[in-house]
Formats: sequence, structure tokens, C-alpha cells
Amino acid sequence: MPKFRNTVSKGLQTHAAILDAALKIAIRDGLEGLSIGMLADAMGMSKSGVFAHFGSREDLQIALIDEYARRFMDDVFFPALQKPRGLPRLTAMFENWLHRVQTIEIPNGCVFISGAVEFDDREGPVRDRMVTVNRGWQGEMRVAVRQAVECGHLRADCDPEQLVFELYGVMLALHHDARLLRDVRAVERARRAFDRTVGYCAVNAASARFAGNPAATVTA
Amino acid sequence: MPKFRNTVSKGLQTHAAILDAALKIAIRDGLEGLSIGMLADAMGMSKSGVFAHFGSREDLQIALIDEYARRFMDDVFFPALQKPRGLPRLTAMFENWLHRVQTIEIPNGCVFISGAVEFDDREGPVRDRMVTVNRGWQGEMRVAVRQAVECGHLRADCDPEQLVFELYGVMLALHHDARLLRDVRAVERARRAFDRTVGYCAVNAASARFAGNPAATVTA
DNA sequence: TGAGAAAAAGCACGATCGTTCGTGTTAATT
DNA sequence: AATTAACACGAACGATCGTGCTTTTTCTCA
Repeated sequence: MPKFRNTVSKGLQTHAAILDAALKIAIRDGLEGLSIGMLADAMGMSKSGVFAHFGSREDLQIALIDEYARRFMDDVFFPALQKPRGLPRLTAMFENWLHRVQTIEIPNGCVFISGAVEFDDREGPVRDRMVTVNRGWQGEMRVAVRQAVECGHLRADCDPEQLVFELYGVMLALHHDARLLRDVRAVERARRAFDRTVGYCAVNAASARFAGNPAATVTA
Repeated sequence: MPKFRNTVSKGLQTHAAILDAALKIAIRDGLEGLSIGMLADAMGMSKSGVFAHFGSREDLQIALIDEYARRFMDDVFFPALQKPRGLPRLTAMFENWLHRVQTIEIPNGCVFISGAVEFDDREGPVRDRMVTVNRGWQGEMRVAVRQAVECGHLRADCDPEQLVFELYGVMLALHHDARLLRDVRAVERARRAFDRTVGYCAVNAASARFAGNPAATVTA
């Protein structure tokens, strides 16, 4: 009569296994494209058996968002904290992100992006969670930019929100060109875009692999 | 016995009306979110009546992509052709785009973006059409950039594909932040991003409303 | 090992999906 | 005005959707 689970019970295991299988599907077909029927097939379980683990489809979607966000942060954000504050950490975040996009998201998809498009004009808790995790990640990036300013790596008048906006756009364009248009050069363009965008704000341009633009000698 | 329609027959009228109503739905719910049932309800028609106008759901989706692309180009691309070649035309294209995004796409949605996410890992004619119209628009932008180089407005070593990549990213970020995060400052950030991105390649920086970055004085 | 809870299956439900078919109604052409 | 093609409808198809119930199996701990 296990009223309190003091060990990793069978239920929690399958719960995690379902979440894992569901992520694979949701990453490809989106959160709305995922159905409990196909999830049950993928798990070799009955629909009701799968369903019982989540109170509703909505709760499953929310759980998926959380799980995806956790993995994303584990791959991209937390490892970057090893790097010293400022530009090194910001660059590491971008490189980790780029690596994850190349190895995982381009071949499979990205819940952040597909979810954003699916739920951007729909009300409800799923959308709210989507917004929350997105704000969380963008917030961490802004912090990294702000630290880079404090460290003297980026210019004092650098607007963190503007920079994060542009970096996020670079990643969105990368996803778009690499996945829809299947352009293999998208990754290299994203890297160049990062260098240019960050280099624009850099105090010492060379510190951000700034490619250099002689014509950018402007005093206006 | 109208074998050849020499006038605007009833069928063509409703065909256009259905397309119009379908576009409203597809813009909000995506091409996959659009169902013939809800479309019939919106039209006050029967499902089969609506369905008969398009051989299949796929054909309807393709027709929607074409119709959306036509309107997009009418709003954004063709009016810009009035402007002289080079930076003025390129800037006009961006401003027209921005205007359309503000007035239409942010409140309602964008088929290019939602469709790209929905069909980026699905094979078939719908995806193919999506790719085609997207390549078409990006191609026109590249042409505009190339002309700006030829006119001497942009530097000779400016890579059109790189610039278009970054500009597209700006628009994707704008959609993301404005629609998902409901950030009203996204539009102004997009404009700043355009100025910075294009200004980076500009021969005369001021000609692109370049905001100026003293630290960008780099000769590397 | 046996009591009892937890997990999974089984079954069914109302809805909606895209699609087909046959039949009537409307509109355009002779 | 008669004819004929175009148009729209209603019904129904098999599938699948998410979600409840009830029953059976499986696991857990005393």
C-alpha cells in the first residue's frame, strides 16, 4: 500500500518514459500536432493508460514545455555559467545554443518556436507557460548582456533588450532557413550575424570576433 | 451551357469569398488548424459545398499560400518598385513590410511564418509551395540588396544573402516578441535593428539612418 | 505471501476530421 | 423559354480526436 512513494516506482518511470516519447513527437509535429492516440502507439500502451498519467491533454502540453525548457537550459544556459562573466559567458551561451540547434533542433524541431507560433493568439495556461519559459530564457540572456556591460566588455549604452531581440532573431532565421529552406549555410550565417551584432556593441571589437567594417567609421 | 466562363460567374465569386474567409482563419489558426467544417460555418455553407470548390484540403492550402503571397507582395514588394533602385527601394520594402506587420500580421498572424513552422519537416506539395513563395520573396530582397551595392549605396563586399538572412531574422523576432510576448516595443526594436544591420553595410552610414557607433571604428 | 493500492487496459461516448455520393436548385447559354 | 451545365446541399462514410468510466493486471510493502 504505497501511499507515499519512497522509491522510483513504476508509475514515475513510465511517466518519464511517456514524457520522453511525447517530446519526440511534439518536437516534430508541434504541441498541437501531438495526439494521445499516436503517443499511445509510440509507447505500446493503450490510450487511457497514457492519458491517466496526465489529467488532461493541456496538462501534458504544459509538462512538455517544462521538460523541453529544462533540457534546453541544461544544454545551453547552465554550462555557460562555468565561463567567466561578460563576453565569454555570453559567447558561450550563443555557442551552446548554436550547437544544440545544429545537433538537435534542426534535425528534429524546436518546441519553443513551434509552440510560440501555435499559441501566440490562443489564450489559456499552455500559452501562459510558453510565455513564462520564453521570458525566462530571454531574461537570462539579458542578464548576461548586462554583465558584459558591467565588465566593460560591451559599451555602456548598449541596450540589453535590443541586443537580445536581435540575437533571438538570428536564431529564428537560422531555424527558418535551415529547416524550411534546408540551407546548409544558415549556421555559418548565424555565426557571422552574432559576431556582427555583438561586435557592434563591443568596446574592444576584436574581443567579439568582430569581422570589422571600415565603412562603419561613423561619428554621428 | 457555359463551357467557357466569359464573365464573373457565381462560382468564381464564392470561390473568392471562400478563399477570403479561409485566409482569415488560416492566418489565425495556421494552415493545419483550418478545417473545412469551420470554414463552412464561417461561410454559412455546407461542408461539401465548400469542399467542392477545391479538389482537396491540400489544394485549398496551396491556394491559400498563393493568395497570401499575392497580397503580401501587393502590400510590400510592388509599391517599393516605385522608389529608385538601391537603398531607397530596399528601405521602402522594409518599411512597407513593417507597416503590414503592424497593421495586419501582428493582430492576426502570418501564413508565411506559421506555415513555415508547420510544414518545415513535412513532405508534400504544400511544403513545396511554401518553399517556393519564400524563396521568391527572399530572392526579391536579395535583388534589392544587390542593386544597392551596384548603386554604390552599400559596400561592394556586402553579402546579399547574409543581409537578407539578418533582416528576415529581425522580422521573425518582431513577430515573436509582438505576438507571443505582446511586447509593444518590438516594432521600434525592429526598426533599430534594420538601421544597424543595413547601416553596417552602408558606404555612407547616414544614408541608412545609421544610429552611429563610435566604438565601431575598427580597421581589422 | 497476501492485502491493497497503483497502473494499465478495455470500452464507450460525443465530436470533428476530410471525403464521397446522389440529388436538387440555381444560373447561364442557346 | 428551353436546355444544360454549374453549384450547393444533406447524408453518410471510416477515422481519429480527447475524455470519461469500469475492470483487470501489476506492483509494493507489511
